[in-house]
Amino acid sequence: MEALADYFKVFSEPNRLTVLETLRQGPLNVTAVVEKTGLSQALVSKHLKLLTIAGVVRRRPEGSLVFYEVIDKGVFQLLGQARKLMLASRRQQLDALAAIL
Amino acid sequence: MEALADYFKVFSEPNRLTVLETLRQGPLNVTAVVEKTGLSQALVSKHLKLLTIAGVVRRRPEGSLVFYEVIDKGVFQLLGQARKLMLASRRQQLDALAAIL
DNA sequence: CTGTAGTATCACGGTGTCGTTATGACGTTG
DNA sequence: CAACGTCATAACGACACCGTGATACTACAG
Repeated sequence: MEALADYFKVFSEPNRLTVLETLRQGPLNVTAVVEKTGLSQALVSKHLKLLTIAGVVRRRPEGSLVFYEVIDKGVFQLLGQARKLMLASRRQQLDALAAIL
Repeated sequence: MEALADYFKVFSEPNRLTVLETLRQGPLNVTAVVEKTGLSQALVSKHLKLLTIAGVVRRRPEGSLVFYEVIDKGVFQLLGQARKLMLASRRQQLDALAAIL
């Protein structure tokens, strides 16, 4: 239970999700992620480290560059399912509100 | 992206997950959840409020009691998938470690 | 060896959230 | 109405995390 919560926490930060989305189409080095996201280099580095520790992403140094890539693309399925549930919840909420009014 | 992160944040707290699990088998009133979880009443109330706002759970007053129930049991599927991915990540990590040693 | 680009880390201030301890609000019962 | 059980909220301290700016580290080029 504890560990599961920690796993969810990995995806509970907007900038971290942005970084992750960036890696959806393939490996990128840090600078590339920085440019694609507009986030600061230090911040991107931090989030990538977290994603690595969480086992979501793999770190692969290549020369003086460091590439990161998503290990199991199933995570995007998780994101998709969460998004779906979230939208359903919203509809629910509106329906409940409508039932009152 | 912002909103999705917030949605994940709902499940990123151990005690909140515990409360949610409690409601897996059906509606319960607050006191029942308190007894099942061993958490303080105030804390349970807080978490239930959050889950309600998130649209995960529905609040239904009945006499002097207040019952809560999971709206869309699909959330448990989300939890399951997350748990699965998490375990896979761990295996990955161990494999990577083994490759080094 | 020196410089430089790419990446990681440190220290810090700011903010948010957790859990607790009251206390308040509401409905029921006698 | 008075007392009680149930639930919600306020106020507070503790702690964790985020983002930034500065600085270290590393590999390669010249």
